[in-house]
Amino acid sequence: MSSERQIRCGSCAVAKLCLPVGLSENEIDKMEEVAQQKRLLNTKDYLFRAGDAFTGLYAVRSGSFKSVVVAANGDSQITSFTFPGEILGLDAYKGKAHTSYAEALETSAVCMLPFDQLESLAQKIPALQRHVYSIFSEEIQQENEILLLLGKRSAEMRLAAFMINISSRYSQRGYSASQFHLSMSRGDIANYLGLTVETVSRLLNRLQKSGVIRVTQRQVEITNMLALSELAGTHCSLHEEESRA
Amino acid sequence: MSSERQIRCGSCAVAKLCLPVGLSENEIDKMEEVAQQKRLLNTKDYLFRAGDAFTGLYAVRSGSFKSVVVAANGDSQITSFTFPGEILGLDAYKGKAHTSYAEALETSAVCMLPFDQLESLAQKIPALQRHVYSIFSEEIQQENEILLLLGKRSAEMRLAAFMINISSRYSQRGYSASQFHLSMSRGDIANYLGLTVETVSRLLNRLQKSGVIRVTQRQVEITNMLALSELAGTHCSLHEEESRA
DNA sequence: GTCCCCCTTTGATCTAAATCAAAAGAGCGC
DNA sequence: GCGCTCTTTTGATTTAGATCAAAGGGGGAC
Repeated sequence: MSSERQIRCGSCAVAKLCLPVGLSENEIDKMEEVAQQKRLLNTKDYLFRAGDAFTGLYAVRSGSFKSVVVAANGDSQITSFTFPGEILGLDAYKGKAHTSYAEALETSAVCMLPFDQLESLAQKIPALQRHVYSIFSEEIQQENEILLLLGKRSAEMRLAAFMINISSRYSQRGYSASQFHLSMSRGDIANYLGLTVETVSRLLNRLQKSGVIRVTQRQVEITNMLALSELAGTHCSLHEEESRA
Repeated sequence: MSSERQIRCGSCAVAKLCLPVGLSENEIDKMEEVAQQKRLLNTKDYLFRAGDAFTGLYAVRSGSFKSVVVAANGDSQITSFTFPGEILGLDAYKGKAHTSYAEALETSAVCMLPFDQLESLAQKIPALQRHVYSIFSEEIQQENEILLLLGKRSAEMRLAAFMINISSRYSQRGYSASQFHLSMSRGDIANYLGLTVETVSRLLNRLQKSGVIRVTQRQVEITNMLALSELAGTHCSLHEEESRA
């Protein structure tokens, strides 16, 4: 949990994902002041816990996180995984307290964005304002997708969709879309997808046997992307616009 | 789809839910200019469809809506129901196109809030700005709750939680928490909760037999709120803080 | 009023995924 | 290196809820 303030937004590898495009030098400088405070976390460290006061958003610089909501009776649901360049903590604005906790899945670094500062800066820079809206809106879109997954899809479709989702997020950041390392456990994947560990393990095995992926530990290789997206129901082979139930 | 512009925000029954508190007379006037355009819809009318250009948000004045995302293969998932005083269309900001469609469940009226106007007004009125953030944030919180429901709860728990959710939203608006009319069909409830119509019907019957609710058509009476919230797992009778899996 | 369509209920059967159980790896501290 | 613990896999069994099937309503159109 040491802090450092060396890295500058202008030279940050993930700035293109977490900063709006088209800011002037001057505006980036101001943003840097807001994002001054950094934080380093080890595996299993909490970035924040449910009930913590909301102070601002967090931009992930490296590593990854899981966000988890906990029910009154104790059972918990992972609502999202967050990778470098993505933003964390959006749920807490309303109510001024976090309703979920965020835990590092590996050694990770974040930039803290105090919301009052971000807010007043955004008030002056419309492009930044719009970017903040985009971040919120994207989060909602993503949750809508998972809702569809949990509500309507079989275990296999969920897992296939999950793999494709992770893959595309890695490739967005310039990494290989077909080979990557999962930072979350089978248990985390199962929880996120509304399944059990056993089902995830079996399904991973099945996908491997059918030649779609290759899994060694948490290392994944997608060997047949088309087949995988067909399994996920993402690849629209037939147009069925008329079915609107 | 006729439009009217008589009703003023200052005298609107749901203003306290959709407008930030503490706006000055002058500021309310300006907000009224933004919310000038009204729209009336009949049952099954679309407020917007997936793919429609994003033009702004909609504040529901009366009636209710369902928001639905449609997968590539045609199956669809209701992601939310929206009641008077609540805001619709938040998913579309990023990408500038709606990713879901919104359909009126009954005769309904909305205020259209053109986003460019809302945006520039919010740029001038910090309280409004914060309100917009709140709306986004609340939407994320709500989706997190449904995620928990779909990922971890039994059919009975889901239905109980749904009833309580609807009940509390009605009571927020000053209506009875124990007696209300459902504007959505059993099919809609089933879809929303990731169940089938048959299961919803059977469960409704079971809850009635056990004396928790009384259902006649779409008219619902909650006769034992405590029992219902216990079924939903909302009522925390035991503290089980330690179970963190 | 009558017809028709959709919504809802009820019953029988099936199945995907959960649960229960236990072995086999991996990673970490010492 | 060794032991311990947590993660992952594999197998057998169970079950909640889906699916299939069919019979009642209700409410709007005419």
